[in-house]
Amino acid sequence: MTTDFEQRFLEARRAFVRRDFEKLNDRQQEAVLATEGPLLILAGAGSGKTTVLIHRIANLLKYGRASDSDELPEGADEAMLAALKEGGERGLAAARLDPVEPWRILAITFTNKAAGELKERLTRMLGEEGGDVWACTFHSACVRILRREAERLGFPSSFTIYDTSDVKSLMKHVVKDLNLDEKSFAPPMLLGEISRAKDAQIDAQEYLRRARESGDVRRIRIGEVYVEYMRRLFAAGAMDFDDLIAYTVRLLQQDEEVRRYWQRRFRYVLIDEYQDTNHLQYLLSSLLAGGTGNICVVGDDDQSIYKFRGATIENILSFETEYKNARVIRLEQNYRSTGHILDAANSVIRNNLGRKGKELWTKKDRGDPIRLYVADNEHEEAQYVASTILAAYGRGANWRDHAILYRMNAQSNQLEMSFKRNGIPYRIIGGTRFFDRAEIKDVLAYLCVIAAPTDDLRLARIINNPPRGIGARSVELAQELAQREGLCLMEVLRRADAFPELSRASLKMRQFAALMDGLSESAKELQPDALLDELLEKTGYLRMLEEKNTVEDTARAENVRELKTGILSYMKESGDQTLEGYLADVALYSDIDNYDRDADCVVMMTMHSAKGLEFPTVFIVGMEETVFPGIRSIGEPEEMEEERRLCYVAITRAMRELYLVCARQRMIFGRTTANRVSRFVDEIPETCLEKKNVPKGFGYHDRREELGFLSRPPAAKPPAYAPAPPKKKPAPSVTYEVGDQVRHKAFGKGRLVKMMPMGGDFLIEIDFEAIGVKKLMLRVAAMNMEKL
DNA sequence: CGCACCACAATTTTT
DNA sequence: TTGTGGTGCG
Repeated sequence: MTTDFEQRFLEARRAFVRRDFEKLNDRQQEAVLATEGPLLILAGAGSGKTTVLIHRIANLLKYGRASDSDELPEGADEAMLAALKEGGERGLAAARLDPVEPWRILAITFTNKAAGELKERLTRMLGEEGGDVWACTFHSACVRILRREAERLGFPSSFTIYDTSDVKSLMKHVVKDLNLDEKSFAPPMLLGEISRAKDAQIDAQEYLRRARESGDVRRIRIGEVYVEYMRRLFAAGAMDFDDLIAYTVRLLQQDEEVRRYWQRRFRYVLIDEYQDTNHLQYLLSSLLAGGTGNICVVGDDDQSIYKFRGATIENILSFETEYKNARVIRLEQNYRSTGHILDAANSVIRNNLGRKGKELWTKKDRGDPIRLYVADNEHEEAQYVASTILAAYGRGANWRDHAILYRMNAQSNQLEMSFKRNGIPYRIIGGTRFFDRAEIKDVLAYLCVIAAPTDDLRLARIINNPPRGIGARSVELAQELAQREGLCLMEVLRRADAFPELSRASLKMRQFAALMDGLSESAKELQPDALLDELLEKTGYLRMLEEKNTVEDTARAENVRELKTGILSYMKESGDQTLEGYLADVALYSDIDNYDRDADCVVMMTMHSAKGLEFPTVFIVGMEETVFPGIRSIGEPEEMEEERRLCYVAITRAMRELYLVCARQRMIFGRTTANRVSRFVDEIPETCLEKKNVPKGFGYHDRREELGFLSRPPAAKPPAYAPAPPKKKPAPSVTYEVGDQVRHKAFGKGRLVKMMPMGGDFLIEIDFEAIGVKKLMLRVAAMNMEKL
């Protein structure tokens, strides 16, 4: 029974803590103050989710469980209560209840970038203490745990991590060595199957056992591949991305001691983007939080767009059944977008069935209507976007305030060309990632082999790169010998003359082994960055790039130099000067981090990559059936819901202006097609839309298919409009020559200083008063400027 | 062994 | 249309 004093004390304490978080809205405060037990925060787009996460951690560090506990501190008396009411230092001392050591808080995000930002904001807000919070990704958390525990699994604590392409090439070898046909046992399919098995916690032996039981020959073969794949990873002391989590989960489940250690270690576990977790990650979270049961997950079921890579929305939908005493808090006030944009987002997502149900609202005005533009084709679509941005820039907007979102990376091409012609600075996010580039993989492979000469997979990658006369046949032979003798590949190379089979290549092999051994020696003396220089020099890798002297190779050499910058900044930031440390880190790194917010550029990316970002003006291009929603999702209700969530994500990136753009016809993969406007456009209320250049009757009016009314494919459906007649680009009606004074819509006044014929058009250079010389294509420039 | 040519396929992406 | 991977020839 609580006494009157207790009541007053608790009330005063809550008020005291709450004072620190006054700037937050009521829901947000609630989420910050509910520290104990399982908590699900359903955070709509733009609802200040990260802010809540940060403040929640701040609350834990400063006040412990004071805001959410009925427990009084030892020796609580009227004097303490008075101090609480008074505030100040003594009040703080009276309020805090078990403040948490920072390293007892585990905050998990999905990307390194998000983890980095979280860390940065924590340090900024809380000083050094904030930096000691474990803010990391699922994978890096597992690596940290496994570095300590790997030996229990028979792995060296210095295990290496194989990334997607390592794993792909390993799988190719396995398929080949098991004499399977690569067509019917395609490596990507096998890897997918293994990944799913790992997610379901079925290990290789178990998989094979079940396959044999079923008698399904194909499944037995796959089981054998799985076993062999795992055997080779283990032999190489390597784990793939799934293994990092699967092994950690297994250890926590099966090893009492390990489990007890880590469950004691973490008092509070927070998981961001919970809608993107898979089953294994769910298990990991609940195991780690299993000590105290203090698990807080933040997510938005409407923003779940990664089902294709194993995320299961179930984790969020069934949180309340998994955790019986769970509290649920909805954050629905949006601080990002105007009313029209939110109306559109709400109306679109409302068409989905499998959701918790949320409605975003804002105190902001309705703002500008959403603009719908129908272009003739993809060129005109790109030109419309470019002209609109030029006009905005002319009115004083920044380039960086504009983002263009598309469904597939392939769509960026036309936009890119159009931007080049118009002289608009742009940046493309995504596409081939830095660490996926061949030259970067090569150089990293060298570093891996220098650090761990037993790494056969990477050794095979570089053994004849640059070409040094050790052909594929010889490598294969050496690999067979290694397998037979139970040696690693490098050992065979070192002793190449002991194997007469290698006759012809043996000298080259010994030379190469000596080269690598020499570099391994240097690695003991040199810092990683200096080692990189030595490696590039001694292996002739840089020379190879320089000699070719093509545009691509110059870019490659540039990338290699960029890698050195990366190594230096790793050494500086982590304080770690070891090669091994860098390599371990780099395996988990991607280059989304390279998104430089300072550069003033228009940003182009897929809708997927845009998640978590916001821009004053957003263009969503390719708003057509078969493009968005993509052809593969049409007729598949589940897939369609995912596309719709993607649409919701895309719309809610916009703060003030949103443009939806589509083309009456478009060339995709070399074929011209005419598509109806996206059904998602139809789901937006007319009152939010301002239509431009939209022909009468142009629209998607047929939802029967999606609703499951069509069991048979419909008879050839007529396009909703006739294809536009091909128009020739208008030649500029005004003629220009060097020396002309012009006024450009975006760049202002300038003088034409150079004209060069190029592909039926002219590349012109204009010296603008405001920004100096700029290169443009005449035809497009002519549309945006006048002669003075 | 290295290079050139042809067939083929082709969302979305992080770790 | 573009890029990649496999095959065949010099």
